[in-house]
Amino acid sequence: MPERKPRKDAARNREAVLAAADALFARRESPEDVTMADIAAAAGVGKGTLFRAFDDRAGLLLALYQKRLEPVRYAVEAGPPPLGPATPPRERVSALLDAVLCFKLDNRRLALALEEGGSGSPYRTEHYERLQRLLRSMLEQIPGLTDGEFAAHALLAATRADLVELLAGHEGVPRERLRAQLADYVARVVDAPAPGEPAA
Amino acid sequence: MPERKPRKDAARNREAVLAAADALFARRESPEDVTMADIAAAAGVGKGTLFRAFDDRAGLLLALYQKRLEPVRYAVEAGPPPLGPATPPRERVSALLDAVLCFKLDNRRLALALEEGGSGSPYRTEHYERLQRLLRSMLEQIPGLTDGEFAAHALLAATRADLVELLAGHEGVPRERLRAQLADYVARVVDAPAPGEPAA
DNA sequence: TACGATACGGACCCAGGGTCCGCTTTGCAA
DNA sequence: TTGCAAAGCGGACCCTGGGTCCGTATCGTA
Repeated sequence: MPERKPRKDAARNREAVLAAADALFARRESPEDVTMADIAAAAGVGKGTLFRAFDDRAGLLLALYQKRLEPVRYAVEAGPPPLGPATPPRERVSALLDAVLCFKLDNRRLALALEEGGSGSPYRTEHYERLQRLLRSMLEQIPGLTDGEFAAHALLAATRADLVELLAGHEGVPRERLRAQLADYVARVVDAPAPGEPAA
Repeated sequence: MPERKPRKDAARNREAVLAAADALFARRESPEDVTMADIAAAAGVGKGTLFRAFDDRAGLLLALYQKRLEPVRYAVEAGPPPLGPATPPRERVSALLDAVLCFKLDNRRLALALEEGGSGSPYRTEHYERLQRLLRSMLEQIPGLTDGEFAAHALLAATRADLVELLAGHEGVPRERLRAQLADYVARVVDAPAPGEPAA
């Protein structure tokens, strides 16, 4: 095992930083005015500590995101229907996208911070790739859907953090309405006839 | 008229900056390593000049983008079918999204720079709002499509610059294939039956 | 040609991410 | 218990890059 267990003060500080960052992102308007120094100060820790634990800003954001995501991920990988693996593809696609949307609604600032500030593209990240692959494999089990690869990307794009922020935040669309809109949209994509044979 | 005509050296410099920036964004791998100082140097101009002409980085990016967009915009607002206003809604939706995709393919780095680095959300920009409104109004003329507002956002999200960059750039999907994928996807959304009445 | 208005340019400023290194804490072992 | 590496700490420090300032040069009009 190449991993050695960290010293307990290190572990405690790591948690403190995570908690402080979480609180700050929830409190402040825009993620970009939460500075690394702020987080360090709020956690009662030096900047060095913070960078040693998470490498860089993107690393911290990612760690926070993954921590928040853990329960959802578990529900998807091993939970009961409609999110869990025992669900038929059609319903699971809807449930999955709804879960993603809800997650972003519940973690707006954080998701925003990660998708803008994260090192380069939000697409080159472990959890996006996993999610996209899962969605893709489910789409490909639905008869009549030709290109699961692209469709998975496109559907996920409809839940991008900044779009959610625009609709839920700036335009004040209520949560349930947004969920209904996404559900309708997903239904259109998933239940559509094969392209090349328009309904008309 | 509140606008006074600029001095001719100012106009010349403005063009030089635009050209230099354009070249730099096309040449360099990532937009974030094109610095303002680089642009100024490449244009043979001082930094002050550059900021006087465009206010800030976002302003320069926006000016460049709009300049590139001008012909497309014209084709949409006053050109012949299938992009122009005389086109029936169903075809025009496809044509519009294809045009957006092609534009982003032809201006990858620039679009990327604008969508990431632009002042805050890429959604709070004049041209996005115009585009989204137009798409929305066309979608609402298509029978059976309930929520044009959300669908317009969601469809445009499928052409986000970083997604295009991932697929066309990093994964090497050829241009025509990507266009076909998007066309299929759009067809699914637009030609789908009303939600609540699945095709099965 | 003279002179006000406009523009130039690069030295300068500053915030914020990331590093460094002398000091402290931890925890194993004698 | 105490000794002593190794691991961790923290905040002064560095550097990049966006944005500003102001003395100087240019424009264009009378």
